[in-house]
Amino acid sequence: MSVLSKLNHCVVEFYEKLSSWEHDVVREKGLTLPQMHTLEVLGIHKSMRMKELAQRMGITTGTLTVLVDRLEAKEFVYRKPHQTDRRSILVELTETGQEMFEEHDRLHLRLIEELTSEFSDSEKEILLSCIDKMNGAF
Amino acid sequence: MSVLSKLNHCVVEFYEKLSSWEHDVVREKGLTLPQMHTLEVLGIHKSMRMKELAQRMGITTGTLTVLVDRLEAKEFVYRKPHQTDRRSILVELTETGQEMFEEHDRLHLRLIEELTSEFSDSEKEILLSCIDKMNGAF
DNA sequence: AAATATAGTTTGACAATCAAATTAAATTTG
DNA sequence: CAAATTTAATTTGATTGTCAAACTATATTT
Repeated sequence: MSVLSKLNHCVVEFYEKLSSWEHDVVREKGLTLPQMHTLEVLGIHKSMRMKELAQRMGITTGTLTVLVDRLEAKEFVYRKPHQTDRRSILVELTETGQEMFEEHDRLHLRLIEELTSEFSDSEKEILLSCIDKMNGAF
Repeated sequence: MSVLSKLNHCVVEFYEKLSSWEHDVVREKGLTLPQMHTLEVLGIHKSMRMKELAQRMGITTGTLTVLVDRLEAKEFVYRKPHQTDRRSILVELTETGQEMFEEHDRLHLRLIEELTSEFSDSEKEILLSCIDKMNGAF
């Protein structure tokens, strides 16, 4: 079996495990996976238009509308008008949303720390550069 | 910003992009994301008990029951009794399911090939060993 | 100015999801 | 061994996520 085949299946397995972990962590906070995912994207990329956010998350804007409705009801995000394009709407984290994101992000970081605890510094650097390059190539 | 923080966000971004890609690819085959995900897990790990499969996918067995019902209706998987434990049920890919999985897996492999096309052999090896170790540490 | 395109929302239908209740089989315990 | 407990899967009822298609309002193109 080639390195690439193995890599392929390892990636799938990693994705699977990450999903599972995320799922458990998120449930405890009373959020769903897509809701937390939205907070994560907004936390990392700051305010974003509905269209852009939907594309990034791989869902339709119709789906996102109700998702954001619910997050807005829970006061984790808010909509604000776009400066120059009145068709567009910007979504942003509220202060509560930002805190929720940061709390989750710390858990995430701790997970990554644990998973890479046996890695050498150079392994960590190479891993980072590989994933970064893959993100760029998508 | 530390290497680990960057790695953390890179992983989130990679996850996001992979989800998005998967989503688009899967829709074209008339399957949903969770359905294809089920096929993927079964394709890689072969037959599995409901309980085990649910845990691996991070969903409840209740959710999995209906998921498997739908996949069984589409003839991609089938249930068969467990040899020694009559409470348990094994889920397996049918021949059609296996073909669907393999077709999807080839696309997946091609994606990984593209994403790593600029990598040196040693980078690929290190990336593989890192992800493999992370999977083991989960 | 009219036609076309784009951003977001709404609608209707279906799928995914959970927690809790249920059923059936296995395991433990008195 | 028989009763109690645990475990595997399903069912049920309610909520959420999801899409495609229709719709509204604003921008852009012709």
